[in-house]
Amino acid sequence: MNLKEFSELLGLSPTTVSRALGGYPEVKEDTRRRVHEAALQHGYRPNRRAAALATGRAMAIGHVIPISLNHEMVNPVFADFIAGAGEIYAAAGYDMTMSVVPDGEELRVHRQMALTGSVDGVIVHAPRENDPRIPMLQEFGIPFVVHGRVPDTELTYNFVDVDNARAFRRATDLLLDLGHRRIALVNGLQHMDFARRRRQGYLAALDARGAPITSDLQVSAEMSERMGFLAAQRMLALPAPPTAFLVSSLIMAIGVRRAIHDAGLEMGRDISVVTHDDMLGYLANGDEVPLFTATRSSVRAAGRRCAEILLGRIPNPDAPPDQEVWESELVLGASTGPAP
Amino acid sequence: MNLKEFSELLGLSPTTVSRALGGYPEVKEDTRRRVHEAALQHGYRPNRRAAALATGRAMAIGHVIPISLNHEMVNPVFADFIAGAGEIYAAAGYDMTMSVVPDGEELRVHRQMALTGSVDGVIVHAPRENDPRIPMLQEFGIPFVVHGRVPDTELTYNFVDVDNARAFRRATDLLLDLGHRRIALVNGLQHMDFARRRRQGYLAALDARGAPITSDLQVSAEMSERMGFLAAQRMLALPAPPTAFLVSSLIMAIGVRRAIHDAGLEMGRDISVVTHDDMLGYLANGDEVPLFTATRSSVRAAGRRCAEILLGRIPNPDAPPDQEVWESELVLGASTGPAP
DNA sequence: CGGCGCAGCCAAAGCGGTTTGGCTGTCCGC
DNA sequence: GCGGACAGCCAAACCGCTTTGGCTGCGCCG
Repeated sequence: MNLKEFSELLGLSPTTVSRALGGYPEVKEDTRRRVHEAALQHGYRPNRRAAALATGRAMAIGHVIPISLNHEMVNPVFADFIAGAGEIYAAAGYDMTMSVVPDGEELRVHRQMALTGSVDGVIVHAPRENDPRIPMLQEFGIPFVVHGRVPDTELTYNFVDVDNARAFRRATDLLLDLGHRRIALVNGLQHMDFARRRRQGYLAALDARGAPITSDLQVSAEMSERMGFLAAQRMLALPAPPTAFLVSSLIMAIGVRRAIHDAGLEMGRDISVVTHDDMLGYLANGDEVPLFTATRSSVRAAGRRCAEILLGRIPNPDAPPDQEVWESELVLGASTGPAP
Repeated sequence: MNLKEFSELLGLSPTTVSRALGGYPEVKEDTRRRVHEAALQHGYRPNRRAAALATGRAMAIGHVIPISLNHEMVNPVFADFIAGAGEIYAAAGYDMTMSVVPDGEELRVHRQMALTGSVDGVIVHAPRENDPRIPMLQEFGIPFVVHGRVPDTELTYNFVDVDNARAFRRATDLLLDLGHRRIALVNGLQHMDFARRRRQGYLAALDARGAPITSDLQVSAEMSERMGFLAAQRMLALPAPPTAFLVSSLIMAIGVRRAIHDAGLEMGRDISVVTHDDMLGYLANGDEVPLFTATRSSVRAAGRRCAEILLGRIPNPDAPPDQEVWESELVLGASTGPAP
């Protein structure tokens, strides 16, 4: 059933029906009600594609989520981010179009989204050093929000980011305060901006206290349980093993915990662990007492906020950029204690 | 830049340009090359919305992913399923439109997708008992594929499912063979079809061997680490604690493992664990030797297959239904041993 | 040499909405 | 009694593409 048929059914013109449904004031309240009822009864809904074409707005937001080539893995934080953003889109009547693309092909897909007008805006996930997507999107003039930041570029775009450097500096300071000196960093892949910043915070804290900095105690890897396990296992076998781990994600931290157990040690007594916690739904960090001492920031809330900002930009794209750097909480859990 | 402008630029008619780009044979090879080059150079790409309207095909597939009301959690298997499906869509030039909706609102969203013609087909996630989505989609005549099945309905639709009953029956048999009698089931929510079937398999195996069946040893909960932990913790404190756990997801199993450790027991020696493993990218089940003995089936492969089937139905929707029930592997890991 | 077939291009009619710019009729004020 | 304002409806022009159904001109055959 299309608008023409439906309006004939009602004995009205397409114009009036469209306006009645669209909530415009030019139709009598009586007529509007009649139209609404008939729409419900006959199951008429305006065709989205046609409406998109006519209005020039697609009522859709694009997400391009990268999937790592090596291990074919998609970062589990996306699910929660998407859930957050999805809430906002649903409330505003927007769709979310998603592409899952291999690392490195994001540029092409973003370009296509911009060029074909299939979306009104995009979210940039997982920004990297010198990320080419940002200048490209700016050139195309399509609204976008970055989840994270890019180093060494002019910050003329919208973004929501956690203060990763500060979070990991504070976490490192905590471990130093507890007397730890050999503190290991189990980080995400180094070309990711968040990993770089976390490492900066870690190094800055060690440096400020004159604690030793070794490459032995720094690992960058994909954020899987397995990589956390392997990294910790290797480090625990060193002649001078670390007494504390600083880990970039809860899922890696679970791997680290496993390595600690396997080595016959006890987490929180023999070895301390601080992790970043994205507050994923299916991976709560304990109950009242957090399992892990953690720097904590909800990735789902970030998803919500990115979506809000993006939708806000669509009507007026030339407003000054919205930029938010979130402080993460540092919560004390059962995984840290004084250095042995 | 639109088709009209672009074709004027080339001194050709819109028709010819459209055909050249579309790969139709009515244009000279020479002209086609010229058009392609110009398109690349001027960054022209046909507007997807307009193309969708003209062809009647949206070139998009809808996914509606439910998010549990209680704990606001989105099942982590979706990320991997989506990644698999996304591969197929990308190769076929399809988009994926996703809605994240609270439990129970899926019906409304599916209806809207069907009615507004914003997608050419949909994937039904997480089917439940008497799921109203299936008859509704059938009535609307929009192609769809169910990831899973629904009990007690005529199986006249397309689906890809794991043989959950058989997988858990085999797993239970394994534990019984090892001498275990008090075997606990830590399952997903009971209204989910897969959870129901797994329970059936578990009960059938116990029943066949005359092993005791107690409600004390059966839990249905959301599949988070926390719920796995709490369930196992509670059961281990029973007067007659289980000697083995059968768990519905690796993430829950990690919680179970934690509870076992906390109780001062060792997994694989004091307590056995068998889990279902969806083979999520970031949660590999160990290396050469699996960490957990597991029934194993790749949810990502299921995503790929569902997408393939769905795309195949779009050209001929009236073909007999594609139905696949996958056998899952039973892999032996370090988490099982003879009953103490 | 006339006619037919075909390669190669084009004009125009959709697809299903939204929106601009009327048009009618009623009501009110002077 | 007349003019203007306004409520309420409608016709028609888009939006940007695809696709049907020509049209032209050339080559080939009888």
